[in-house]
Amino acid sequence: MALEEAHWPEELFADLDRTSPLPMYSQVASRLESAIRSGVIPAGGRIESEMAIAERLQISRPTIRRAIQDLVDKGLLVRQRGIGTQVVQGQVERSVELTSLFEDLSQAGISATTTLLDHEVLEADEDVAARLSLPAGDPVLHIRRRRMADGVPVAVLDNHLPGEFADLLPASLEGAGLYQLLRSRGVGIRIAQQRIGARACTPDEASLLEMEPGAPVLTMERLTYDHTGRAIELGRHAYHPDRYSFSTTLVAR
Amino acid sequence: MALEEAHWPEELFADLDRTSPLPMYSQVASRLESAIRSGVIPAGGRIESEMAIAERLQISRPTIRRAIQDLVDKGLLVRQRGIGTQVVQGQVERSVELTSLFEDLSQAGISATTTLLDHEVLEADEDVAARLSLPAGDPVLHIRRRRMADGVPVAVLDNHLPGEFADLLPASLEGAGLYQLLRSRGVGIRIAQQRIGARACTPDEASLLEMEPGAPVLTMERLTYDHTGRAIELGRHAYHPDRYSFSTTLVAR
DNA sequence: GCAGGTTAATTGTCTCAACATTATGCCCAC
DNA sequence: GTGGGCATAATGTTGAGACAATTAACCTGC
Repeated sequence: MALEEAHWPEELFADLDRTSPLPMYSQVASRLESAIRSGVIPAGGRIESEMAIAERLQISRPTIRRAIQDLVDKGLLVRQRGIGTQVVQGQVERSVELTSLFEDLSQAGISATTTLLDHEVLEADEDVAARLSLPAGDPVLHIRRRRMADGVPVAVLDNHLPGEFADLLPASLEGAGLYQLLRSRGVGIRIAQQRIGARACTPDEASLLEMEPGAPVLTMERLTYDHTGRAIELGRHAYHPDRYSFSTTLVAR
Repeated sequence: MALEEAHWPEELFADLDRTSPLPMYSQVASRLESAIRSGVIPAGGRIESEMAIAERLQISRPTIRRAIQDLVDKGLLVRQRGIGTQVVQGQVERSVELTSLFEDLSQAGISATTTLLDHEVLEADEDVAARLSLPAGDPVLHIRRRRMADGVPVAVLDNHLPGEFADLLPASLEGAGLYQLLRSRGVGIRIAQQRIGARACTPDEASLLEMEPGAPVLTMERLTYDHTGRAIELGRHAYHPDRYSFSTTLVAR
């Protein structure tokens, strides 16, 4: 075998739990990811074959394949028919997932705080209505916030939500991330379509983000759908580009 | 059933071909996607159950599930245990896939042309070497290009590739996209890690992109891996933000 | 009219199995 | 020494099946 054979430590899969509510494929994927990120399974190396892992764990091959596929989707592994599965060279960053900025920052151990600048119920104009798949004139909640990270302004967030969310309280919006609040009322956040661009900041944004007027901001327009396929949020965000960027991993289909 | 029952035209799956080299799950996914994008399967509507589609097509349920999963991954469908599978409301854009800008533009029917500004073989500095997982000092090909779309400058592209690609000819690089050239020599492009940001353009970029000095550019740094997991390209791109943005779809895991 | 239990529909997970395709390495004949 | 054929290893595709979990609708008793 041209590449280094895997010698995996006994404890790599020691705590797999068939009685866990967490599916087995997810547990296996998680263990493999940890081993890759920690270097236990070296970058550039080949991992054991699907059959070998299935035999080692006494788990079916389709379940192992499902675990490996998750890591392929994350850009950590590549597979080749007839050869095997390899770990990508170098260190792979974690991609942006479907979370709010608040969650991103909290997960990165950064203290995130929010100032609510605007909170009003409006009649949706035609553009907002079209984006949210609502009739024009329907009520929507419009909020505008500034997000700080460790005391430094990072983003200005402008969001429209359908009228059913009009009862989101200002205090709630300052104390938690928007997606947390939505989840806590039973909304399953499933899909977000994003368009990422750049432009010069407005005078208002310059002031809020402590930038020179006309300086570049990174922008992101996002339309989010829930578990029933309904549009639940239209967001237009402006980020200070020295303090925020988007990481993504693309995997060829 | 609360939502509209599917009444699918006979011809939706008329030309599925069991003898095709294209896998059946891919054919089914493709037909469903076309039907969704054309409105034959309406936005917001529910699709037939997995079992119903499997019976209709005399194809196994795992194969149908694989097809549906592809559309879920594209952000077109959402599934709910106990309820069924729904089409997302509104029109879903196609996400950026793992292609070069040249391919993006060509696929959008835009005439893309390239001017090669720099083409040199260098010894990799420590940063480039680290990113490409090469020893410092190893030869790398450095190219810099300006990409025009329909006669208008869109991007300045700065790329480093490992020394084995040093024989890529200037004429080739102007006549075709980088990824086309790589594929034509057997490189399977599989994964790209991207970091998207913004900054002020440099004087040189201002000139090349016909912008005011200091105006915002959209930036993208990309590290691309091939089918063996090796790093094959480090790209640093600057885009005119009025002429280019990134669309992505995030799907909750 | 409402609440609780039951049933049905549907997706989610896992198992087992077979065959296809690709890639590589080995062996043998020339 | 080289080329072609064959075998092996590994992933890719498809099928069949069983059971679990979730959700909604329906029915019954109060």
